[in-house]
Amino acid sequence: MDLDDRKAKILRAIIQNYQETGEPVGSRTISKYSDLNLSSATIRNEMADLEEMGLIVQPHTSAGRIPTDKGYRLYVDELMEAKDQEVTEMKDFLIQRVDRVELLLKQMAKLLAMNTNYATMITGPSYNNTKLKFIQLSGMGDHKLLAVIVVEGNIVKNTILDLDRDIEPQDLLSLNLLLNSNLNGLTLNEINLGIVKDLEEQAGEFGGLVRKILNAVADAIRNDGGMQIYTSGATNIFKYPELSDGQTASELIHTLEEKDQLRDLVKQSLDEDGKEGIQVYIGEEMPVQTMKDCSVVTANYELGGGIRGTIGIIGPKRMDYVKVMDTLKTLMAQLDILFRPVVEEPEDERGE
Amino acid sequence: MDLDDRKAKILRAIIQNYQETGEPVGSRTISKYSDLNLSSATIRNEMADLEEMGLIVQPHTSAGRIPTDKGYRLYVDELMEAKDQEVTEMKDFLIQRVDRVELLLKQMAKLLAMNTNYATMITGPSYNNTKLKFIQLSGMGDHKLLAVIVVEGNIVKNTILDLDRDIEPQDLLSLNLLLNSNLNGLTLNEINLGIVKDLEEQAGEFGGLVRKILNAVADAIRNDGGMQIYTSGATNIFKYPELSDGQTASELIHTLEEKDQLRDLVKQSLDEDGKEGIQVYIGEEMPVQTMKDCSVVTANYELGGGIRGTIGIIGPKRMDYVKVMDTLKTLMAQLDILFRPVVEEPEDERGE
DNA sequence: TGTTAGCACTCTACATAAACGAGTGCTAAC
DNA sequence: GTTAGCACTCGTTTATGTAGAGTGCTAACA
Repeated sequence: MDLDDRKAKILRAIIQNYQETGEPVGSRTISKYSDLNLSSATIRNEMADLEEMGLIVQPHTSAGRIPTDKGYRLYVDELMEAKDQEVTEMKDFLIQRVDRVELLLKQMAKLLAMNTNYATMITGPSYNNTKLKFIQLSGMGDHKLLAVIVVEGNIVKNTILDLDRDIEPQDLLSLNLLLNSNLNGLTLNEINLGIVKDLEEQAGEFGGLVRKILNAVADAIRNDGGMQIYTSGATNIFKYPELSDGQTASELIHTLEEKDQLRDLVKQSLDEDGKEGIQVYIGEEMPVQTMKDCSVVTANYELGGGIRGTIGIIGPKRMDYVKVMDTLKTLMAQLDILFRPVVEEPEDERGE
Repeated sequence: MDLDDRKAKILRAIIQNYQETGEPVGSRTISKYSDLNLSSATIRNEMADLEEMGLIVQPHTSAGRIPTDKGYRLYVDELMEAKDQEVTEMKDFLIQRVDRVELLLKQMAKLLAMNTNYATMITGPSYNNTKLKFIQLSGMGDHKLLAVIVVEGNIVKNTILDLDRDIEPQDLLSLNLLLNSNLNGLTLNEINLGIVKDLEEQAGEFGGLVRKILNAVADAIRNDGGMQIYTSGATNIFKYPELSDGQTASELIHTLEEKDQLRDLVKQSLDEDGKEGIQVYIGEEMPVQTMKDCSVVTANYELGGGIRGTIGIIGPKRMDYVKVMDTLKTLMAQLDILFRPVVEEPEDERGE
């Protein structure tokens, strides 16, 4: 059996209605509120077909129908139609260029959560493709060495190394010179084994130290070894009864709080990269078990200068995919406009 | 009517029993499980008195009694008895001295949440009383200046300043020297107007710049102007039915997520400073409306070198105050041991 | 005078049953 | 192919009854 135009319309009507009410939708409702001008009986026949095709189900015999994961999938892939809507003005927020990437991200997450009424997450940027601007080593006494690393976009990171002994100021000076003249302008990815080895040799007696420093630098830039994730609007899930019962809500919020599993999700999303950079996971498609009653829409953002990350919106399976995807697209576009003509003056971040 | 010994024992029994079960406790229960050897009828008479005194209430006519806020207050202030208990071993966690304060704090919050089964919060430290170790200025080109600030305890902060023009390397060098020779060893609080003015004069043509730098430094150290708060274990509240219904849970988690109101709470807690540095807020005593079904126990921690903050445990009003307060005390003591013998450079070694 | 046994009473929680209604599938007629 | 009609299903609501926990009060007891 194939999905003719009428069936598609009915499926779309069911999904949209269910989106608004959260209640199973019956044949009479569709008959009355759609522009198909068909009696409920006809709708019923079609619905039986749709059910046979696995696109909708009845929660129980005498109830209306709700979409299945497969139904949502079809809708997202082929049936969605852009509906006019007030493009939410985030510009005001973003325009006041926050000077810290971290803060900007948190604000974006919060803003999106308020705008959409869903939960949101956003990863801290990865700097793997960002160019090194300079490294500055300073002795701290006490056998400790402070390394401050500045990358493109004026992001500042720092790390402290424990050494066997203190280093003489003039040695420090030449080390600084050595590192900067060799690494300046390279991205983290480009600092490979070959270069490290090369530097080690040039450094002579400080070879081991150079290696140690570079490792620490790599660690620091890789954002403390683990991907940072910020979440916001977790409590929005209480707006959707199907997610509000103790068990589900607790698990869900725990997942959002712990963030470990979100990390897996983000990794997968980075691998797949859907159309227009937007990715949709529906229910059981989700790699995260505790979120199988949810859908997640993810997008990859770019702040210019190789600073990239992922942003995600988490809601019930009946989330308003059109609105969410539009909002994300708008946001991405605005980020692009704001950060594309990088006049080399944007964010800085202070390490801790 | 006054609270004689027997009434006190009964009240204590009621509170402890309610703590464990979460159910209103009846006269028969007390009669059987307490060491008073009284019949339920006698207990009933006493309970009627306790109710008249406003220490306990019946949720409804044919139910047992539960403590009121006033009852809890009396218990916390006078009736609590230390019960032997496994002092939870956090040492293992803490011993692996994380070198980033932020991470340490997050870990502590998480650990406490796991140990107590309540939600926790912890403020980032304030560095107002921490001594400056050194400041390092570096030109970044493009009219930008990077200031890296290191304070006692090897906390590193940094900030970027926008200037009218770039500064010559030798000027930078003398500025660095000027700042460090004058500010080294001072706390943020000690860097007052007088010193700033003094430095400004010494700096000659760079006077304005010095002022700008010092302001930025102060901002950076003050932790971005706002108190950082980390929370953990928010989902623990679902373990307590009285907090688990949609409305309450949602509000509570929202409060924990947003943190604004927690900030007020912390401020108040810093002002009051209860006995042994521990503060207890019960129900309606709470300055935060959304937490009026909860109790919060706060303590002020110190990591040595003037690094201070507040830690708090949020649970139902029937929380195990004894355990919570013990745990906090233990933690504080362990922090003390771990951070007290901070071996500073000799010159800094004047006890505070 | 303090304690206790006994009892009537209250109120919640739970179970059962009946009534309701939304929605269906099927059939027959258009 | 569409639709009206109808019997049927099943969850939701409402009413009713019952069991049990716990109380307050009274009267008897030590």
